[in-house]
Amino acid sequence: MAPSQQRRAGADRGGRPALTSAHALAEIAQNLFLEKGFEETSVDDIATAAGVSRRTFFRYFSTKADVLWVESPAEFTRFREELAAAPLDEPYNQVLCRAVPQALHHPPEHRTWALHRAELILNVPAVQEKAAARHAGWRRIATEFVAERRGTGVDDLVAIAAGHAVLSATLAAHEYWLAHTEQELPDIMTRMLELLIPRAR
Amino acid sequence: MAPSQQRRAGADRGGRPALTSAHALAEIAQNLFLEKGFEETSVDDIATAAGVSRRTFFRYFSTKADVLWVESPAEFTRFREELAAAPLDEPYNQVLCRAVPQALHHPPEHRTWALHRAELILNVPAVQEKAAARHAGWRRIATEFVAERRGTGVDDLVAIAAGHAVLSATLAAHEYWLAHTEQELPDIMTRMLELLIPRAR
DNA sequence: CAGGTTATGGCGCGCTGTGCCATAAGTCCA
DNA sequence: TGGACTTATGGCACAGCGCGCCATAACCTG
Repeated sequence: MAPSQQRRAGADRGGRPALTSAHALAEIAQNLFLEKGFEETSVDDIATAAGVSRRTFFRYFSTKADVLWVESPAEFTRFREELAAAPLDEPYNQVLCRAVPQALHHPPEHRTWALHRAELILNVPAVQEKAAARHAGWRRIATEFVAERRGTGVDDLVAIAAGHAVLSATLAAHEYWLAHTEQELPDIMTRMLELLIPRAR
Repeated sequence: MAPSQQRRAGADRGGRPALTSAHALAEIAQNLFLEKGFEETSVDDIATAAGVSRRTFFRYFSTKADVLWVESPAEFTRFREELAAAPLDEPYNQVLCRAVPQALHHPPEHRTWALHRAELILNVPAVQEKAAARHAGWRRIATEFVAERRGTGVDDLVAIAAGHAVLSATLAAHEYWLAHTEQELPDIMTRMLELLIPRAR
């Protein structure tokens, strides 16, 4: 089983201590990606650099590219929380415009790191492919939120549209950001969301 | 080199005739996907069923999943043509709402086939991943069109937003379609585009 | 028949991701 | 101190993908 998962679940009642962690592996891997490129870096390279075996790497991440999304679970949780905490009389599109940048907020010292990550995700085809799973996650949360607000199922046309709009806004924001790095991502994100999310009605 | 490419380029001045074609391979492959599932079908299975070698398959398609997008080049061409032919005084968002369904139009006898394809693309993760390349194509065409109409570069915020809006509308339309197969895709597509593409201003 | 052209087949290779099982390194309890 | 239990790791084998390389088959033209 995945070592990190076990840690959280069971109340740490012993067992062999882990030699590494998901975040440690992710940091090492991303540095290698910057040096040699994503496809030129093999899982063996990462594992060796981290001092563990290839097999162990795949216990922390089920895919080489997954190291780029270590923060996703936390972001998803924040997103859900923001949506759940929003007042019921606030229009859902406004809630989304607020919640997304808040969920994606990172401390300023992670800025260059986030830029590199965005560059990989937007420009390297092999990485772009692996983003599909996270994209589905973002869509799903937004769609479910809008469906609940509108009292419909997740097969509602507006709810589906909203889910796709949220996702496309975050992607568009990152794309614009890479071409205008002097601006700040949260600002861009807000503008994109207001442009792309259809108004509640 | 890819056999089909050669056919179009050089004015057929001899050489060994091809044993198969991209469309023939695609049809055989998709039938196998329906029978056994995408991941349960190996490229060897497809090649064997088509009477060619595995190596030959990869000369027609660079990826197993690519057989699902044989029609993409034609759709892209139609999309570009529709956009180029639009009157200059017609608002760009209106042009897009018209051009996308026209580009994606298929004869009615392809309906069930298109449904199966959509199901694979939306529900099978491995297929979803490979869709990234086509997605980039759709976005690029739309973004370039809007940038030209607005007299900006492709780094313009509105142009980028439009590209992502077009793509998300087509994806949302297919998702909704799978849940409401009694409706017609072009109608859904138009509704989604009108909902998701920001108005020109 | 020679020479050019195009498609195919086969072989090998590196890499990804997975299942299986043995083993190391801790904790807890008798 | 020694056992039982728990958890992480390492190694190995394997199927599959996608690619590079080269030999060969099949068709054309002179």
